[in-house]
This record gives sequence, structure tokens and C-alpha cells, in this order.
Amino acid sequence: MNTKERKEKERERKQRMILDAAKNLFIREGFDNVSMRRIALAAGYSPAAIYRYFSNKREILSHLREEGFRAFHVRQKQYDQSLEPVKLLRQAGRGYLRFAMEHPDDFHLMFCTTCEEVDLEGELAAESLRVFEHFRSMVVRIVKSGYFGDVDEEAAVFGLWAGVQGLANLVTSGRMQVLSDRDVDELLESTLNFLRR
Amino acid sequence: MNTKERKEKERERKQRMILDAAKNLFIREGFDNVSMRRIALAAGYSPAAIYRYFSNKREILSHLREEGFRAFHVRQKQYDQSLEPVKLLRQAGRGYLRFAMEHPDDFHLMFCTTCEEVDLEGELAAESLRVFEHFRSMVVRIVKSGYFGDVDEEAAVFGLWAGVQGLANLVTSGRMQVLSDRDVDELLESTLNFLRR
Amino acid sequence: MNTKERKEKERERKQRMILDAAKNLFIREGFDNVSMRRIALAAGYSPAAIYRYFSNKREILSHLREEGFRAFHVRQKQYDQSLEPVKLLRQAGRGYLRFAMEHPDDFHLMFCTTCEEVDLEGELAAESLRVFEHFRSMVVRIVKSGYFGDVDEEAAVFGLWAGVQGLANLVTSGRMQVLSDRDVDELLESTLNFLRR
Amino acid sequence: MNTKERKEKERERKQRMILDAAKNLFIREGFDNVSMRRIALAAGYSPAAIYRYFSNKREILSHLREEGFRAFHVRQKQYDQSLEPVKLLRQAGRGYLRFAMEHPDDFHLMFCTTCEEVDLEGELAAESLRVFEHFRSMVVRIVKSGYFGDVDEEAAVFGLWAGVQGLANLVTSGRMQVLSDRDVDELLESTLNFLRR
DNA sequence: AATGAATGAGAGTTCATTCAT
DNA sequence: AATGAATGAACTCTCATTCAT
Repeated sequence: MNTKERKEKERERKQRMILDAAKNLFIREGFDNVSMRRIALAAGYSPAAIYRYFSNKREILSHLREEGFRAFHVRQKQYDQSLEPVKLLRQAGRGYLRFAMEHPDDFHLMFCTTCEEVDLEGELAAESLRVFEHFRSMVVRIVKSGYFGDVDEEAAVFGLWAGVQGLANLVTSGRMQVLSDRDVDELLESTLNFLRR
Repeated sequence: MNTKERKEKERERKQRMILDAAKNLFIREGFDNVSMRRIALAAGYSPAAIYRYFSNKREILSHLREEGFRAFHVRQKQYDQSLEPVKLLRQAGRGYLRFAMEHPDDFHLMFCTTCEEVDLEGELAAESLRVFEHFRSMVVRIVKSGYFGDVDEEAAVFGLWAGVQGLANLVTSGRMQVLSDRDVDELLESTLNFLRR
Repeated sequence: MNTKERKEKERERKQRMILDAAKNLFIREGFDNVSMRRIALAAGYSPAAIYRYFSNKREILSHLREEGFRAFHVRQKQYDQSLEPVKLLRQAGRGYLRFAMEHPDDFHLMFCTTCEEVDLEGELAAESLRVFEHFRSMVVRIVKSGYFGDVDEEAAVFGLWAGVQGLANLVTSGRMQVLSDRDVDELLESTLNFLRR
Repeated sequence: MNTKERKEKERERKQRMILDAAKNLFIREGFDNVSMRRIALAAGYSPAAIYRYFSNKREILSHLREEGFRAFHVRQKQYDQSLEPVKLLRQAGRGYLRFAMEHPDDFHLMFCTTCEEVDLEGELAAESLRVFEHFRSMVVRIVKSGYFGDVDEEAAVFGLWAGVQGLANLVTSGRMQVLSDRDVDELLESTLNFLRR
């Protein structure tokens, strides 16, 4: 029905308001320093009302992270066409940096918010796992191609992940800085060279 | 008096125990997930006793950060002799990375612990400010030397700070990675080149 | 009207479903451990819908108790024909025990559910009061007959009530125990003798 | 030290006050209808202070129950001398009823307070288990003596427990009634006969 | 110097209940 | 007639902190 659809829309709109309020607060003050009461207040609700939309505080964070990962994944899949491994890695790295630059808040929530609080199992972590799996399979392919020489797969996955994270941190820690495409490429290239040493 | 001295020593020894216990806990579990009770327990005191040495929880964190910055500053001043700006920057960058590698815990506390909790004014932030001032003055010198071309001083200071931070994060986020001196130098060089673009 | 009647039927049918769901939950989990939400869920309604049939949670319990007392009363009145007091008491006692055996759930709700929650005044307690009055008048008759010797009426009423309660508890606390008619009679007889001491 | 002893005494005195306040409230209003706030208030403390003496609400109930069982057990062991099984059972039954009569509040807490809330494992349930074991071993002895004919041990234990409970309920449900020793004996005798049928 | 006792404030969460639709 | 949305009040429990001893 039209009414049913409208209700669904309405519900999503309100979820959105809560998520936005929470995101804003989490980023500015940190997960632990934000209470449900304050999220509710900021979203224009009573504390209890929040629980109609999210079953607890952690779930709000999970939702936000998941949203970030979903957006991230969409972008990363765009680069999937290339079959040449190194080219693919370059593309993925570029995508990673761009995402960090264009969505610094999501990035912060996805990677910097204290992780103990987040449920890494369960439906809401699915997207983040998918992202990591996507990354892993890509790296494995490259390792198998011999590009990094004789290196342990696990080590390569971890090392590259850390490196890419570091790069992105480098970008987001100075948030106002806007880097041109060429800048990103150069930065990426020099890092890849370094990691390949 | 001798007694007075001995008392002072004793006091410092006990402060030390508290700081060590707190540092350990903060790093492993995060500032917010550590209660005063647990710090006290780990240090072998009652919760109330802590307050004879630190006026509140935040102050303990501030002390730890300050200690980190002090150690950092000592190291950075070693590189001060050189008068040639670029060489100085290279040295400073190297020192920065080395410090992050050798003292990842301090580094984490100094730069990654949620900052809202820390009093950035007041005596206990002095050392961190001094570190930043030291860095700033160094960069300003280099900018004036024309090394970075025609660039805004403020932008250069901020950009380099962010870059160096990012590099250190890159290093500490994959903690098991041990980089050789040559690695550090290479990494630094490529980044400096990038920042100079 | 026919429609009116049908509506009334429908209303009662729905009340019934709620009462059944609540009864089931109350007995298995205790009044306080059952929320309106769960009653509604079990009855196939939304929490709010319940309030069209019962004005609050306590009233549901009152209804259930009242139903129990009504059924109980019906049975007790069957034994009313006898005019000989002692025979009457024996019959009533037998009826009491049988009821406790055959409807342990109702019995539990009527006598064991925490009473603070139940409104002892008001319309819904009428039946339970009527039961008690019925019992009282019966005992008074017996006392007047001299069967118990020279005893205070009030004391006799209370003592017998307590005794009968205890007997029924004895029966229901070991629910699997099925007592034959002869067992019940014997049990009753020995207790009556005791109470008559 | 004397001070240490005195402190211990003081601590126990305060625990006592909390236990008494809680016991009073639990009995009058039921476990679920009493909040920690109210216990605290009644004991003259702030809500948080209670937690220095008991780690949660359930533990307060466990303590109270355990106290009851301890007192009960002490009494039951007095009857242990007799070696003749049936005599022993009679003594134990007498002790049971006396206890229920003399300590109706403890009795209510021990047997009538909703059990879901109580931890049946752990140190605080030890005494109640001991009481039950004591009872069980006594019944088993009697069954083995052939007194009840050819009966399943388990059934006998359960049946007698239920019966004794019922008797005690009978006594406590009319609390003001004071029964003489002879009354108790008679009551007991007729019940034993009944159970033996 | 150190502590046990105590507390006010506030955390996340649940509940019975109301009301516009 | 029924519901989804919303709330105020209450819950248990934890925390940083104070203070008399």
C-alpha cells in the first residue's frame, strides 16, 4: 500500500536522524563519552524512543560503521574490472585514499572508533568482513603473481593493510587538505615502492 | 633535609607505580574502560590513595602524555645542532619515526588517546606545546629558506605535522614490523618528496 | 441486535485469548516477570490493544483470580443442599481439595500469587469475597450447632480457612500426586479431627 | 588488633541493618516489588552504599535464605541422635513445624519467595542444599527400613517433602495461631498415617 | 600516609501506559 | 478495532570522587 510505503519511509527518516545525531556526537566526543540520553536529546527523542529503532547503543555504532563499509565497498568494486594484479592494487589503493579524503567522518568511525564495543560477528559486521575479504583476495592474487617476490601471504595482507591504513590516516589527520589525483597517485606509488623494498 | 629528600623520593616512587599501572591499563583497554578502582588495584593502593598523588583521572593521563612528550623532546633536541634546514628536517623526521617505533605505547597515549579528556591548557600540557613549538620553529626556518617554494607558513607547519603523524601511524599500526635504519630513511625521503611536490 | 450480540461474542473471544495467554505466562514465570509486551505477543496483539480489554496489568490478574473464584463458587454451592452442618463442612472440604487438585493453576493464581498487586476492593474482588462469605456463613452455622464446642466464631472461621488452605497447598505443592476419592476423604477426616481437637 | 575486630563488628552490624531492612520489605511486598533504592533508604544508606556490602540484589536474598537455612539446620541436627528411623522422622517433622511456627518470616523467605531469582549454585546456597541432603538421607533410611512398604526412594523423598511443606504452610498461613506441642504431634501423626496409607 | 565508608550523578535499559492515527 | 510511536518513571548497577579516621 501507499500508506505502508510512506510509513516505511518515515521510519527510515527517523532512523536516519538518530544515526546522524549519534554519528555527529561519536565523532566529536568519542563513543564512550556519548550517552543514549544525549543521542536521544540531539535527535529530538526521549531516551526510550531510541530503542524502537536500535536495540542498544552498540548497534547504533555498528550501523554507522556498516554504512561506511557499504559505501566503501561499492566504490572498491568499481575497480574490480582490471585483471592485472598490480594495476588492480594501485586502483584499490587510490580508491581507499579517495574514500578517506572524501568521507573523513565515516573513515574515522570505521577504523578509529574503539573496537571493543563493536560486535564483529553478526549481520551488521557482514559488510566490513566482505571489504576485508575483498582486500585479502586481491593481495593474495598479487602475491601469487610474484610481484612482491617470495613473501608469506598472511604477512603481505597484513602489511599492506597497515600501510594503506597509515596512508589514509596521513590524509585524514589533516582533514582540510585536499589532494589532487596526481598527488594521491604519487603518494601511493612511493608507498608501494617502499612496501615492495 | 635528608628526610625530606627521602620523602620526596618515596613520593615519586609511588607516583611511578600508579603511572605505570595506569599506562598499562590505558593502552590495553582504553581510557574510558579503565576505572580508578582498577588503577588503584593494579598499583596496590586503595582508590582514595590515588588522589594523594593525582587530583583526578584525567590528570593521570595528562602526566603520562607529558612524560611521553618530554622523552620525545629530549630526543628531538639532539638533532638541533645542524643549521642546514633540510638536513634538520630529515633528522627530525627520522627521530620522530624512531620514537614511534621504539616507544609505540607512549606514542599511542600521546597522539591517539581520545583528546577530549585531556586538558590542553594548564601546566601539564606545557611539554607537548613545547614540542609543537619546536617543530613549528623548525618548519618556519625551512619555509623561509625557500625549500618548499612559495608556501604559507601555517600550511607548511600543519601539512608536515600531519604527514609525519601519518607516517608514524603507518609504522605503529603494524607494530611487529621492524624497520631498519635504511627503511626509515627511504620511507622518509619518499614522503618528504611527496610533501614537497 | 444480532450485530450487537455478535460483537459482544467477538469481544469476549478476544478477552479470552488475552486471559489465556496471561494465565499461562503468570503461572509459568510469575506476575512480575511477565511484561505486557509479552502477554500481547502471546495473544497475538500489540501491547496497546490489550488496553481496550483491560485497563491495566493488575486487572488482568484480578480477572483471572475472579474467574477461578467463580468456578470455585459454582462448585461449592452444589454442596449447599445439606442442612446438617458437619456433613456440609465435609462436603465443602472435599470440594475444596478436589478443586485444588483438578485446577492447580487456577488455585495457584487465586491463593499464591503475590497479593499486593491485587485490588481487594472493587468489583473484581466480589466473587472472592462471596466465596469467603459463603465459607464464613457455613462455619458460623457449624459453630452455632456446637460441633466445635465453645469456640469463638471468628477464630473458628480463620482456623478452618487456614487449615483448608494448608491442605490444598499440601495437595498442589506435589502436583503429580493423584489422590483417589478415598484418599481425599481420609485426609480430610484426619484434619477435621485435628482441627476439632 | 582491637581496632580491626571493632571494624569487623561494625561492618557486620551494618550488613545486619541492610539485611533486616531487606527482609522486612521482601516479606511485606515481595522480592520484585522492592527496589535497591528502597532497601537503601530503609537501611539509612544511599543506593550505592549497599553495594559495599552485597554485590547485588539477588545476593541479599540469598544471604537471607541462607541464614534461615542455617538456623533451620542447627535445629534439625539436634534430632539426629535417634537411630530408630520412624522416631527420627517424627522428630524431624516436629522440628520442621516448630521452625515454621517460630520463624514464619524466615520460613516464607526460604520456601515461598520466587526462586528464579536465587542462585542455587555457589557458596550461598550451600546450607539449603545441606538441609535437603539431610532430609533426603533420613527418608532414604526410613524407606530402607521398610516402614513405607515397597516404595520408590525418590518418590518417598519428594512426597514427604511436599507433605511436610504443606503442613508447615498450614501452620504459617494462619500465623497468629500458636499450636501446643501436643497439637503439633497429633497433626504430624495423622499426616504420617495419611502419607503411609 | 592511607583507607574504608559513603555518596551524587549518571550510565544503559525496560516497563506500563497513552495517544494520534 | 488496532497499532506504531512515544514517553516518564523506574530499574540495577558503576563511577569518580570526598572525607572522617
